[in-house]
Amino acid sequence: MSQNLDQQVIFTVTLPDGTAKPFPAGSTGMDIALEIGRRLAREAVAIKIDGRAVNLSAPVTADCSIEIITFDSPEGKEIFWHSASHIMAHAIEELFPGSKFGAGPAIEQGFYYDVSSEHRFTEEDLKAIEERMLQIAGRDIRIVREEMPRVQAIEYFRTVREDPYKVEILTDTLKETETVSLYHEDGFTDLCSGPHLFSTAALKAVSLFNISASYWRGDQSRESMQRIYGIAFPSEKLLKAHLTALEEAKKRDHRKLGQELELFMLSPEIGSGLPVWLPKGAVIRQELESFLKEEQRRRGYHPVYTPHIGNINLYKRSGHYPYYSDSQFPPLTYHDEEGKAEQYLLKPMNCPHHHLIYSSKMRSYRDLPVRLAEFGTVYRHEQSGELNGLVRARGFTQDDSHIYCRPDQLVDEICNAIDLTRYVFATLGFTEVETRLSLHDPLNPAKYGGTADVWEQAEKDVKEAADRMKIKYFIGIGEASFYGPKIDFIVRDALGRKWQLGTVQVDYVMPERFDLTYIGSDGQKHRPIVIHRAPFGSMERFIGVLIEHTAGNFPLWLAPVQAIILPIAEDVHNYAAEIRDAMHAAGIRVELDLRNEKIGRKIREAELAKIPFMVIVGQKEKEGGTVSLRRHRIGDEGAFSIQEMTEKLLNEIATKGLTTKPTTNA
RNA sequence: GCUGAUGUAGCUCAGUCGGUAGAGCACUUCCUUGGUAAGGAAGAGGUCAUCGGUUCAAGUCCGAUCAUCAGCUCCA
Repeated sequence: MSQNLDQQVIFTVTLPDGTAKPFPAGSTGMDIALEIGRRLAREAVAIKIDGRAVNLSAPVTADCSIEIITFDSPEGKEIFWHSASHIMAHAIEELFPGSKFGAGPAIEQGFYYDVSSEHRFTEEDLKAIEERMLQIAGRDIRIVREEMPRVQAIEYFRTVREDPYKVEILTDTLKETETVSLYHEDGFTDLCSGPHLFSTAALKAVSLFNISASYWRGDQSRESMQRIYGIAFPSEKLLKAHLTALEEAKKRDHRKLGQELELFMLSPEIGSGLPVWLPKGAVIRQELESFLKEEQRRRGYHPVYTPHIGNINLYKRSGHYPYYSDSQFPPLTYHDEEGKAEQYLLKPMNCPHHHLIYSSKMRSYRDLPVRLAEFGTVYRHEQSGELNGLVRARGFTQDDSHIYCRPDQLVDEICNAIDLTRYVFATLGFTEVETRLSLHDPLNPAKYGGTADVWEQAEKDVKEAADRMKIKYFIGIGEASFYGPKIDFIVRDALGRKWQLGTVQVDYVMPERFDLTYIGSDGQKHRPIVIHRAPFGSMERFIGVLIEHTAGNFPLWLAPVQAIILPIAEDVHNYAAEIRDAMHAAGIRVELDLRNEKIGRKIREAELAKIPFMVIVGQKEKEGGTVSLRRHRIGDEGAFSIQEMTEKLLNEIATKGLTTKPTTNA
């Protein structure tokens, strides 16, 4: 314990459980952790003093409440991984002298560091870097914080470290900061606000798993750097667990399951990013569409259909054209006999078509809201590197709707759209949905249409609706659409990557551009407001994420094959066919396995195909007029009469497997 | 689009130093008629992504193109 014999000032340190302990002035986080327990000191990553995370080497300077941060907490992981990124840079510098370092933060699953080097890093290099990192950890180097005036730090990085990137950060990003902090670990020093680990020794296991390109400061016009990704743990065991979890996640990948379960396919002969639905996948999509169509009918939507192409002028009028020009398929140009050219665009969005439907006739204030809905297929030429199975495609179908309403109806209508979206998510079992309030970026006005007033109003409306619906949201600046703010519903895939699914958007801009009107009670023309909304977002992406969410074990109502009849031997084939006919007649998607195989094999294959119910019949069942029912992943459920079994399945289909109906305001 | 990796039978993958193509599963036929996660045998199946180059000789080496994967940038 650090002591100052001259003046034994004692501070009271309060622990998270409420106990207060005296510590002499100058005691560090490490001293306190050691006092509480050896094990805690060993696992400690940093210390929180009065809510602020600092280094374990920081001394206590007043009465305070503290909390020891360990790797178990999200904060602890962040600090741990951030330190690991420094150790990686340290290792790279030792192995590849002359490397310069850009940014090296902790991320959700590990860390990365952007490195500029003459050397092209390979996977073999990663192994060498991993080894060197563990070696540096073995050296048990104290990680020391040093504060210095910014000007001095600039000089330091210019002359001692010769790192232009850190100099740029210091002269640019940190120009308002007077004093900055440096972290030293032996020969290596980085500019960093910290906090960091007490010593490199805490790092016990590391895995570097990826190298990719990134631009310095994410700016395509700046130099390209090599970004090295890794993850590190305070024990080998934790790393193993992490790698196992990754393996498991890969098994859920919708592209893998989509192929194994014959749901969809992609073919270069059709075109990249253009998924094709196979019969089994089409069943899922159709069931979901029916489900939403039914719900929309109940909520006063009107279905419409619009063509897959439209005159280019339509999109110029809507204002979509310039904003989407990067991601459009080139226009189709048609020359008539006089050589006059007309240009058509593959529909990149449905909105303009719906707006024309709205304005096809006079609308009274009494008619509003008008809700036009369509499963509209759109085409966007996304960058090749962006394509990803069903979740990022070039042709996809939005469950689109445009709601035209009066200002006094707007917030109610947003709420209704939110409610529908939530209902859809709850029914499909998505409980962990993040909601983002996507607002415009005032610093980048070129990205948006409409006036400042209109944006202020629209963002106020969206917030009001979100608050009224008691949504827990986070704010995404710059995430708005060009025509308005939106509420986005985001779900993660098996690998933890985020995908935006449902969306509700407010739009004051399109009504102006399309001169949309309704006649108010005063007999005058008024401007309606448009809500764009899509609960699924796109059928492709939604089903892609659903495949990963369920690992291909779809609820009965969505299962492409709901039951398979497995006769034990040929003498019951007729009986099995009778059951198949009865189930067919009841509307159950059933198959019959008449192959000359043993029952064990038939069951195995049905299990692998993730078919929810196996209906097993042999002599015993034929005599009793029963079936033996086996449930996927669960096992034998016993004997049922044919009627009982059919009703059991029909009931589960009707309730969508939910014991309680999701709540809704509608 | 950028950086890197990958592309061999329907699927999953071997293929050494450059010497002319291999397994398992699936498929077809035959045997087997069985009780809750793989019965047996035989057969068929390939322009080694495509195009070009080096070489006596290319699945293997080189280049380009296409596609896929990871990440970056961008979006439902």
